[in-house]
Amino acid sequence: MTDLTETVARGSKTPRAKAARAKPRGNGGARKRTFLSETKLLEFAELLFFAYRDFTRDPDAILKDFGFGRAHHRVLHFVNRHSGLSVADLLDVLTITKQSLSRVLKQLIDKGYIVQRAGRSDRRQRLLFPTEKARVLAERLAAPQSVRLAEALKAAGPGTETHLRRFLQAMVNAEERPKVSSIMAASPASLKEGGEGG
Amino acid sequence: MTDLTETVARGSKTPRAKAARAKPRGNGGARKRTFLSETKLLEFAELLFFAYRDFTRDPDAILKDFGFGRAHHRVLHFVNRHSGLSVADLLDVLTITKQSLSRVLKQLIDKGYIVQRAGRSDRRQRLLFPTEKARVLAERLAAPQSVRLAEALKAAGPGTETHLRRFLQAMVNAEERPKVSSIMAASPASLKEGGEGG
DNA sequence: TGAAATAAGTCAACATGGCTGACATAACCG
DNA sequence: CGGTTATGTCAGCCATGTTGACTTATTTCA
Repeated sequence: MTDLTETVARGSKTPRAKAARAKPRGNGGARKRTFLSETKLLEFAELLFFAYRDFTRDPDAILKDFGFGRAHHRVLHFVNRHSGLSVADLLDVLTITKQSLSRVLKQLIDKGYIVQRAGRSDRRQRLLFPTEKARVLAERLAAPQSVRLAEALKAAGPGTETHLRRFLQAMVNAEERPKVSSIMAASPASLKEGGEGG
Repeated sequence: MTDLTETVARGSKTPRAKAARAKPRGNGGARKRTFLSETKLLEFAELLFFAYRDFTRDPDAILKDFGFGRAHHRVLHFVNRHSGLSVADLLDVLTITKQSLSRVLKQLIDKGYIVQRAGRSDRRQRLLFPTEKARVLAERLAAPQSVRLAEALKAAGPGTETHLRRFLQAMVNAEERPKVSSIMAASPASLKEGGEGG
C-alpha cells in the first residue's frame, strides 16, 4: 500500500499550481468573526476521529474472543460502572432503541454477565446489575483504554485534565448535560445485591 | 422515561450500604503507581463516548436527507479535505476493507460527488477529487461540528487547544501517528483538477 | 376503583456498514 | 516476460441500528 507520506507529498508537489485555492484557509465565505479558523476546527474534527477510532481498537479485539461486539462493551461498561441503572436509563445513555438494546442485553443476560432485579419503588423497572464475570470482563476491556488515556494525558502535559474534561463536557448536547453529569456523579457502582451466580 | 437524575439518586440512597465497595477507588489491585486513578480514567472514557456520540449527531441528521450515512460523511470529509488522495490512502485512513469502501464510494461517484483520475506517476492509482457538489455538502456537514468544537474549546478556556491537540494525537496508535500527521499536514486541499461536472 | 400512562419485552422486517474469500484487470518493476 | 501492486467486483455473512405493532405488568390519577 502506498505510504501516505509519499502520496501526500507527491500530491502537493503537483504541477497545476494554478488552481491555487478557491478557499484559501481561514473562514470560507459566510461567517466571518471566527476566532478559531475553520481549518483548525476541521483539524480537531479529524483528530477526534482518529483518536476515537484507535480508542476502540483494543477492546474490539478482546471482544471478538468472547463473541461480543462494541455494543456489548457499551452495555457492559455502563451496567458495571453504574450498577443498578434501569433499562430506560441505559437506553437514554446509549441513545438507541429498546429493540436494538434488547438483542445485546439478552445475550449478556443469557451468558451470565448481567442480572436483572425489579425496582423496589417501581416494580415495573428492571434494574441491571453486573455479575462478577461482567466485572472481570469490563475491567479487562477498560484496561487498555485506561492505559491509552493515562499515557495521552501524560503526553499532553499538566493541566490537560481540566481542559479536556471541560472540553468533553461542552461537546455534549446542552440538553443532555444534566443527564450526563447525573449519571457520572453516580459513578461509584451503587450496590451489588444482584445474584452473583455467573 | 425515568429521569436519570432521579433514578441515580434513588440508587445511591439505597439501604444495603453494607456492600460498601470491594474496589474502593484508586487502582484496582494489579498496577500500583497510577498517577491518575482508575476511576478518573474511566470518567474520561465515558466523557469521550458522550462527546463523540453527540459530535456525530448533527451531520447524521443532515445525511439522512441525502440518503447517505456516516460512512459517506467520512469519505466525503477526507476526499474534500485531502483532495487527490488515492484509494489506498483512504482505506488506510478509514481502516476498513476495500469492499466496504467500494459501496459508499461508488454511490458518491454515481451521484456526482466524487470524481476519479488516474495518477500521473502511477496510472494504476485512482486519485479521488471532490466535485463542487461535494464541497458544498461537506461544508454543510462540517458546519455544526465546527460550531460545536468552537464552542467547546471556548467553554474549556484558553490553553485548551494545545492540550487537546497533544492529547488527541497521543491517543492515536503510535505506529499510526506518522501517517496521521502526514495526511493532516496535507490539509490545504491540494488541487482541484477533477472534472467539476456534478 | 378503573382507565390511562408507563416500563419493559417481543415479533417481524429492513437498512447500514462492517467482514471474508475469490477472482479479474491494468499497470508497474526488475 | 513474470511477479507484484492498485483497484474493482461478485457473493455472502454478521453486527447493530431502525420502524411499527402489540403484550404484560404496574403505577398513577381522576
